[in-house]
Amino acid sequence: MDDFFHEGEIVAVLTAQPLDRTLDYRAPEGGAWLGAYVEVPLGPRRVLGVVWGRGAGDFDPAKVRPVTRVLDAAPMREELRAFLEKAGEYTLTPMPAMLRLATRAPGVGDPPKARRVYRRGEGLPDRETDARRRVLEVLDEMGGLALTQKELADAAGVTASVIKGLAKQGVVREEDAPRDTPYARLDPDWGGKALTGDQAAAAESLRAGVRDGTYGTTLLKGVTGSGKTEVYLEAVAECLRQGRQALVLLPEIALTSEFITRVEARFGARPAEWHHGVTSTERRRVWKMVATGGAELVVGARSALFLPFRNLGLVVVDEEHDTSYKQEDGVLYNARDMAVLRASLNDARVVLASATPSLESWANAEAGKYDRLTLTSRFGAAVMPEMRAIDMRGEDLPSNRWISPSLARAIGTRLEKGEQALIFLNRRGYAPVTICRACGHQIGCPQCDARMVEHRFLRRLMCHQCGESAPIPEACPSCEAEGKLAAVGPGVERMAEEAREAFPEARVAVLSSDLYGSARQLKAEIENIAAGGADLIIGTQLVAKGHNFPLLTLVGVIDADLGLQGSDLRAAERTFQLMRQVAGRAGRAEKRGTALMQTYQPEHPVIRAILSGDEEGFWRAEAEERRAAGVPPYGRMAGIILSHPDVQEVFDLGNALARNDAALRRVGAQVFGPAPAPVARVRGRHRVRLLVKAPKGVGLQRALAEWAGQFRLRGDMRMAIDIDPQSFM
DNA sequence: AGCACGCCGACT
DNA sequence: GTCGGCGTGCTC
Repeated sequence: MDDFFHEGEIVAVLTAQPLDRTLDYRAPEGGAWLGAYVEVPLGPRRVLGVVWGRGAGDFDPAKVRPVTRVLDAAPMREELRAFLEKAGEYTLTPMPAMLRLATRAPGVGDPPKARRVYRRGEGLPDRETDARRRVLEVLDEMGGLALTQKELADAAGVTASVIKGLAKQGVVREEDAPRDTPYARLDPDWGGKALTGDQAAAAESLRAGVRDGTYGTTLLKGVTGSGKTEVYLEAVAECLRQGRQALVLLPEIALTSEFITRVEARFGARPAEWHHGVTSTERRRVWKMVATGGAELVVGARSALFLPFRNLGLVVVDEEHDTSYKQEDGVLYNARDMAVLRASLNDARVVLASATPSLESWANAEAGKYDRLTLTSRFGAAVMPEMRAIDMRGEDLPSNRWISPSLARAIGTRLEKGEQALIFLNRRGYAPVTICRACGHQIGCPQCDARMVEHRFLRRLMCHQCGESAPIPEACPSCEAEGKLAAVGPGVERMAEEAREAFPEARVAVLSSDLYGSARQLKAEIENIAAGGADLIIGTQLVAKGHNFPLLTLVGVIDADLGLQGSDLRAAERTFQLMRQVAGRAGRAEKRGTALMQTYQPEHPVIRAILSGDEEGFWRAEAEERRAAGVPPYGRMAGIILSHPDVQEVFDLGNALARNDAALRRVGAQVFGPAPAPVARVRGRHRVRLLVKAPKGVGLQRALAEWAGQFRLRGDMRMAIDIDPQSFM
């Protein structure tokens, strides 16, 4: 038995402090298991750690301090420790940062205790006041869920006395709830829907994989409305029958509540939920219940991958192509790849679901590494929309207008018939550029180098990179000419203005993430629109993310060329996915939909592939280009971002790194740069980027570590290494 | 990450 | 003389 340490034995403890190695401690009274969560003294502080193995014993034995206490939590299993180490090795992330990902629940070691909670009771208060109404509104929105006094008071913006008053009358019920209780059991046979032919076949194939009890990844491809969710929920059901846990990752918090409703309909109870929007008490409960088996299914964001599952049997990555699976700050990992890694260490299955898979997953399926299941038929009589390009070179359009006459006619026809139309533009705000007509000056962000975007709705200029905002100035900040500032280019708010002018009778709704204060408000607006609360919808990327609008029969894409420009290698892929997703909005119900794309380059291969619906053709052509260029998935890439308040300092270090590249050349890798990073300045820090390109199959991480380790980072210099960067700009 | 140590510039 | 700036190094 190598995994128990008796009192006084020297153990290695990994802490979440950035120490880059474990520290030796003495096992406490009662001993400690390998993987035990412990509290250890570190200098004057006490910190959380995990027993990582036998101590190295190379530290002065007189100075070795004992573990303060072993926390009341199941020890971290071998599988999770291995996952953290491998994921850390792959992403070149120090172990403490990896451990932090796995301990992101507050009070992990605290003993369970009861808490007082409040929920909606009977009747109405004797006197209606604003404060009382808000309390009841909050409770009604929670749908029967209980809140603590503080949560309720904060959410309603009232003091505790208002709640106490309502409790006295019984309008609000006060009860003691035990902490960290198991989640309700899910019944795999509760509400299964009848599946169509290819859905049933795909579901059976996934079920067989789960029953097999070995690792395997399946790419589940299906157009919007083809029933992907129903199919992979059958895999979840089989996983539950096997007594194992399942995890469903979603790219957006906004999608979770709709998804949870579907889970409830399928399994008769709500699953555990994990994302930044979940209260800390609930996160603690999820963390503990996942570890003890009191949670069978977790629905959540990418960080749920680091939960201490007791017996993980299935991971579903929904909308696997979504770029938000790639974490872009802190620990840089891609949740899709990490899901595959964790599953492989657990003899678990992975389902990657998407209507428009990433090229990486497509290539893995082509290479036979992943199984592939394709769903073709749609529900009911609906068919794929008719897709056409509007050649903007032939349209008569004033320079400050964006809806072409052809598109306007098509919209008009739909509106007359009482159907919904959607105008898609992937630019938030009113106008992307504010320019001075007197001197040509463009208003930039004072904090970083991005341009300020006008938000007329808020009457402010905002920076979409760093969030800086300022009132719209009267005079040009450069030449001081007054009244000469002009909004240039289209944003959704401006599209809404143009649409209201063109269709004064139509009810126009704007769907943009920054117009709503909370995910709940946004969800309410989406539901309202889906139910017919608007005739004409103006939307950003948000609409491409899986929301369902049954009355919608026309999608107009304002600028289908947007994503095709620039030096971003993934631009073509993203444009393709986006167009297919947006087009998938049109005509989900019985009526055949139409998607119209305004483009100045209708002969571009990407536009043509989208219009012809030849997906395989698109992927093959795109794969060929990537193979020829030696870039992912046919080569390896890494980005290195250096940042410092002083421009000269960053470029000096960048140049020094570029010159001293022997470690990289040894493995056949090349360095490009340094160049200003895509966002060249963030909150007063100048950022410089180097790119490393390497052949597939070489020890890139080891070479990168050796290369980057040559220089000690002095002062305020920071370096981040991004393996498999999303954008190579 | 914190926190102490320590080595140089302007003060009561 | 000494207060305090933050660069450097340590934490078992």
